Amino acid sequence: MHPNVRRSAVNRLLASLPREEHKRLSPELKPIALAFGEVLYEPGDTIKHVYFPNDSIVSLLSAMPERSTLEVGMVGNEGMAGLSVFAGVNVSLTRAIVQGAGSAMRMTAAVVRQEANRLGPFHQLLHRYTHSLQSQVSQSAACNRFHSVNDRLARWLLMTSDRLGTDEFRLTQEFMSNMLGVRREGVNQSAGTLQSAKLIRYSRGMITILNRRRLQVNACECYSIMKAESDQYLN
Amino acid sequence: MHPNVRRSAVNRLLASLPREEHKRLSPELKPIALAFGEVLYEPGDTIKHVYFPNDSIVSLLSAMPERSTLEVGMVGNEGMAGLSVFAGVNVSLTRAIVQGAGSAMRMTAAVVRQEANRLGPFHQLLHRYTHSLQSQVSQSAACNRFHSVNDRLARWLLMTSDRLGTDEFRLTQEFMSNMLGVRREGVNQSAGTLQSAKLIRYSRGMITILNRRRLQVNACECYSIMKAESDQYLN
DNA sequence: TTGACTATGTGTGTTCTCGCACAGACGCCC
DNA sequence: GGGCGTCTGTGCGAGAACACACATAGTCAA
Repeated sequence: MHPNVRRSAVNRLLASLPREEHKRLSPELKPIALAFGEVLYEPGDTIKHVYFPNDSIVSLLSAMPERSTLEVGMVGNEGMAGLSVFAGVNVSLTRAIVQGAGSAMRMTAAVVRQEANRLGPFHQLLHRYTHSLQSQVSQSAACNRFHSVNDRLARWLLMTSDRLGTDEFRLTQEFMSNMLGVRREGVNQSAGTLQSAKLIRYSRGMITILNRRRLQVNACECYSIMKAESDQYLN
Repeated sequence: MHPNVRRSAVNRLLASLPREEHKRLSPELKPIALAFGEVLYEPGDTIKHVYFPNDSIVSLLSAMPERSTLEVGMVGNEGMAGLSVFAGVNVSLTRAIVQGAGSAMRMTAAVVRQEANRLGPFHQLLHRYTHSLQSQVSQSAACNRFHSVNDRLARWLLMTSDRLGTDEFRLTQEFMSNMLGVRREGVNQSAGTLQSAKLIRYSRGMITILNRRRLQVNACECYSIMKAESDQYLN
């Protein structure tokens, strides 16, 4: 169970680096505050910086022409936003939006490109994270296809809570509908059900998870699968 | 328009390597025939070889506990199956099944691991392909969420045809239902519509694309988006 | 306190897909 | 050439999510 206050706010990806490597890179890492709703990249944008969230969350959205959006990846302190730079592509194909305000470490794309051409712990770590993100995207693709809005909302709230390190956070139903790729009314229905069951409480953009364990029962197994996968490569 | 016979059957990923690099790697590449339905990896399997399809197709499936399956990635001559090895993970998390029979080049996982620790054109190429596959998975996630079975079937047939290099191929409705993550009856409906419109013809597992251009009109824009993305990094 | 704005709640009818059940139809093999 | 298995066609009721249309209820600031 999470306490209602933020816990240690440090990017676990960076933290898992050997001390030497961390030291080598730290001059390149600048702390930065990310505000809710801030757009880090639009599709087609040139990526200038990559971000290692501490206690913030960056959502990667696939934008469809129909103006519907769907979250394809969630990046918290277990990851990095802007990964395509490492793969040699400076253009973002997703929209990256700050879904949870907080702090992050920032690195220039130029440095990441250098690191792509230098073998070592950091290079290897980004490789592993690439795989981890790929897993997440695949799993959520299947989840979005087969599971109900109810299940997916529960999963999504848990994932958000994990990354923010708190049981209380600001999010409107409208926002969540853009993440889950459903209508606001659909989110309302599911959220109402969860609230009736006293698993969560919400009001005007503030959500509190009341019973984490039972919420997890309501979520599909995708939650545990994704959690296991993203924890695996971190020590 | 494709002729009804196979065209040059060579993996474009490998073909795009500089001559020197290709020469260096060619001792490690063994041709192998892939039979329809052959399973290259099950989820959890240790990956022993990676595959560079020539005129074959490998589908990456996300298997849900409910026994529904969904294709999350399609690998043809523009790619490689078993990419996670390059990221340092030897265990497959998807099921990889031969969706289109044909030939491929095979390389041992051990060699790929070596290449992950050696900078150069091949390393860089796999980086790029990683990004390309990630794009494909993201795009198809959104497509599966928002677009109708009709649209998706058309898209999928086109993608298959592109990779096989022919307008005629063997596939049952049952099989396609597992790829699109819908019921067989759903595929039947959509396929029937396409057949009535004389865009395709099919009978007992043999499908022919009759009018490629008009079929493309029936498919969602995801087709062009994905095609552009996968062609981009190949020269 | 009052109005404006944002967030949430709810109803109705429609569409898409599902689940199930079964009927034809083609191909292959004994 | 008769039978069997696989592949395809179709109908019907159920349910989930859709689009649209409003109603209510907090919040903030003048």
